[in-house]
Amino acid sequence: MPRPRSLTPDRLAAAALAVIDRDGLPALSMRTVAKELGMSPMGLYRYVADREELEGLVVDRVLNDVDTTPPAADAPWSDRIETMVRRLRDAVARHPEAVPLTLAHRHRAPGGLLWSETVLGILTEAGVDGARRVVALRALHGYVTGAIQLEHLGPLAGPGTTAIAALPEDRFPHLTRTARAAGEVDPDQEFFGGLRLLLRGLDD
Amino acid sequence: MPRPRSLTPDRLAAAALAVIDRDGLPALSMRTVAKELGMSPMGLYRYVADREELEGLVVDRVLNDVDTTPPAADAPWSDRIETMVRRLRDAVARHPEAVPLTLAHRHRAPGGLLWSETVLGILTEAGVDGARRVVALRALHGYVTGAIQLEHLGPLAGPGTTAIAALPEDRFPHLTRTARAAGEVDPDQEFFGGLRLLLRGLDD
DNA sequence: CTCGTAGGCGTACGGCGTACTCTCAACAGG
DNA sequence: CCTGTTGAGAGTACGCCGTACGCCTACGAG
Repeated sequence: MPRPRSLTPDRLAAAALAVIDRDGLPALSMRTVAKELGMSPMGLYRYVADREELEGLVVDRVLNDVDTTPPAADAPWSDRIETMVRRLRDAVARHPEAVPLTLAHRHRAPGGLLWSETVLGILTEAGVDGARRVVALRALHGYVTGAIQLEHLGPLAGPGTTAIAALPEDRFPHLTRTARAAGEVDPDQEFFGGLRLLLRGLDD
Repeated sequence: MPRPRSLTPDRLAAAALAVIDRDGLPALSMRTVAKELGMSPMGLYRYVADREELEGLVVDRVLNDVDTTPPAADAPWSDRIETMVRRLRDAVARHPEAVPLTLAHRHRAPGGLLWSETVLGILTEAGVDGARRVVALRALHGYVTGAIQLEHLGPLAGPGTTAIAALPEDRFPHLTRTARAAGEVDPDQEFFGGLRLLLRGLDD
């Protein structure tokens, strides 16, 4: 009966994400998002309880971009899991500045649950179940979470490598050598190479 | 020649860590650390350039607690790597509130480099080198980083699980079933089970 | 004893999240 | 068409935060 709402949670999330993508994560604040929407800072509290909830909406929006339809069932199960992982990684990479948020709120975003559901379906078809399935899902989650984070925080193959290569060679003989070799490995090889290790371990 | 310094960086880090352990990460601020040390807030800036650097000191202190001497060489290489991972996990777990910091600053802490050096030594003895060694180190790093984070953010086996088990069963058939099975898996099994998958994949 | 130097303190500023109060737009009932 | 109600939205204010800046003072070299 009174004045209708002028915003959807999704528009709110979109505005916050726009701020993050444009000005970086530190620029995200209730005030900047309000400005982005042309409203007063306090107006946001009509839609979210606090900043934490706003962040949750942002993460949800990022993860909802992940295609969670099961990949074609004729491919080997490990390829299908790789496809799922690639979709997640690509979606996250579309908003690199939001990476820390994505990981911190991952467990509360429905989009993340859908992804897990699909992955579990593939694992089940591969004959993994019971405690092994629990461990497998967690391992995948852990690897993907950590590896994506590492990529966006400073890849081993990348500028951080040159810093490492400059370390005293006598105290870090392996590390300096490995850092030099890392220059030849591109991020995709690194990421999916590691994933393949995990999948191979799963395939007894 | 003038007045000597009254603080070491390590004492500073210890004070910050004390605040974190006692009152939680959100309580960490330049002001609370200064109070912990009985000095004025601005006094800290004699020792660190900014808050970021203080956080770096804290992480360094946490990671310096990790024993990085190579484990007895007569054990299988995968057991030796497991030992290294366990040491790191234990050290981080000693300061659970600092986990988000630890991961954010991991790449700048000398302690972390020593750990990598030892792990690389083990990998080398196992016959892993070149690009494979790069991928292996990164995969381990990724898994350990992600899995520790997941543990401290809300384990699949744990209270988050009951929330997942309450999801609509028709939309998340595998997830709800797996969540129920997760209750039987303790965190150590989960963590090291996943690590074993990775190590098995490495052992061609 | 003197003096230059650097340690530490206090003040102050701009920005943050958010509690609280007030105004007024938009519809339902007459 | 008018009017009363109700919630959307604005404004103000408070107590935090990180930190720039300037002052005072304890110290050790000469």
